[in-house]
Amino acid sequence: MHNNQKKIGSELNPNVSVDCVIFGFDLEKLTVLVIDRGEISAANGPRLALPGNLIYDDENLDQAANRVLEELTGLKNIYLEQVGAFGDPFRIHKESDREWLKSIRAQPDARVITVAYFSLVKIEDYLPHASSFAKNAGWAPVNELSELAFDHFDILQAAKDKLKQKIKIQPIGFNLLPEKFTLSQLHRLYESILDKPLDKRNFRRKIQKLNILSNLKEKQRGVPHKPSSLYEFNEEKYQELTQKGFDNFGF
Amino acid sequence: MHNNQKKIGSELNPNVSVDCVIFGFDLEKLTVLVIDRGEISAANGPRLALPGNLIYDDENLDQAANRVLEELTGLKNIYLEQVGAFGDPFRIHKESDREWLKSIRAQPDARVITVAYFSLVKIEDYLPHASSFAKNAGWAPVNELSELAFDHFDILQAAKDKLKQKIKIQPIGFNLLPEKFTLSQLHRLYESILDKPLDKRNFRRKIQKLNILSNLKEKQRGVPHKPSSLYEFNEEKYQELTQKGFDNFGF
DNA sequence: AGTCTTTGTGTCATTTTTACACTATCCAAA
DNA sequence: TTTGGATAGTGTAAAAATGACACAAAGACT
Repeated sequence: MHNNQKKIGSELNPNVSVDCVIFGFDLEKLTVLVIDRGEISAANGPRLALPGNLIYDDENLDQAANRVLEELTGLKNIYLEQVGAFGDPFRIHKESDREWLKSIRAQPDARVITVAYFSLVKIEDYLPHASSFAKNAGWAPVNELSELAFDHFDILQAAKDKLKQKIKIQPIGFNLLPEKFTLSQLHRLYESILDKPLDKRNFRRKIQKLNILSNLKEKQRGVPHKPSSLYEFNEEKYQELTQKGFDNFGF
Repeated sequence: MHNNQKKIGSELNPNVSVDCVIFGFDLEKLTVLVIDRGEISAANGPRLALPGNLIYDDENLDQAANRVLEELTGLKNIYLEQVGAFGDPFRIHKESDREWLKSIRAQPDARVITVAYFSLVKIEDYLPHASSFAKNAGWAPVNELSELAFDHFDILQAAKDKLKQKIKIQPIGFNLLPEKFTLSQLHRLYESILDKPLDKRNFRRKIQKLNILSNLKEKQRGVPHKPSSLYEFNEEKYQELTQKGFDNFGF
């Protein structure tokens, strides 16, 4: 599953990196996968950073982002979208960053442009403590982060904005939920991403009217309250909808 | 006005360029500023390309985009927004591109990442034939272009999409119009960008209800039909509106 | 049996959207 | 000076979407 092969014949480009904002949803709130850089630069900068790496000269940007994502999580074929390019000259020249930079094989004096991506992961598919990858990576609630290394906090903010905007237009939220989910979970997901409360009844009405969910003949089990029915996202129905020119969820 | 100084002590970064999609509006349709690369690669690739250049190591991406825009048009303080980063490995390795690449000082074998921007220019502010800059640049109707050099057609498409999306959220269209404009001109502008017809009466009602236009006590002169009244965009009123949480024009 | 927790549902008032056609005003040409 | 051509400017009615709001039902647990 995890590809650790060295790339024979290809070289790292010292000037271009990709950083990934990997979102998850723990059924309560939005989370993001961050890496603990350890004590190396604890004195001068935040320990937590977004996963990222330089790109190889023989891969395109999307490939590089997928590679970074796979190297960290072992996951392939994940929803991934570009946020944009970031980079001030000399932004990484601080002495305290040198060790960290070496660890990702960057040249401390090089000027680096970062292309940021965000991706949406079913949190159940990547449980860091149960994984062999990156022992120093973990899910952090998006709203509890107040700083990140380098310009990663700006990148996180941009990724949140892009996600917020995108979910008003395309039903990408399902990538954050289990295959089978309840309307309440979907409701909480939208509230988390849009960062505002949504009326329960109005939300359910709006979603159901779109007719892009399959109501499974199946209910939650073992919950200490009335069990909810489970739904699945129906790609075919959504395709029908878009072919009618639909491009706005009205949130 | 035009800054032709060489940048002393700074160097071009051979791996990162910016390309600008400079939109204009001729009161009929959306246009874009393209450069004719001449006969150099006429046999193998389209002559027309977007303006762009490599970045210097001591400027950030936004600065580079502003520089490219100013070098071409002489204009400063123009609306400018990043579209995203583009770049496949070896995308520019075709033999036929070498001369052109030399002319923008790129190394033909280098792998180049391009960061694309779009900007909105009042067409009256840049009339190529009346300008001392770039004799080989000119406005082309966006919908009449069917190909561009390199991956510039993809970039143009992405820029159009971004503009379309953005104008649904922010009143940036005014950057394409003269200070004083008519509602019909604004109407045609929105139709051009959204690429669909909008009912005249409904459009006018919607715009007027927003209350972000000042109705000047002034009318068109010399037109061979009933003269229209002129309007101005009112930044203060728009600020009030946004502070009420407004973030959607409903197109 | 009773308590706790979350699910699931309907209505009404208001606002927004859509579709649609005719008169007014100016210029120019006869 | 009359006429024709062109665009500006305006209202209404039906349909759809939105927003606000409260209580009974189902299961787990004690």
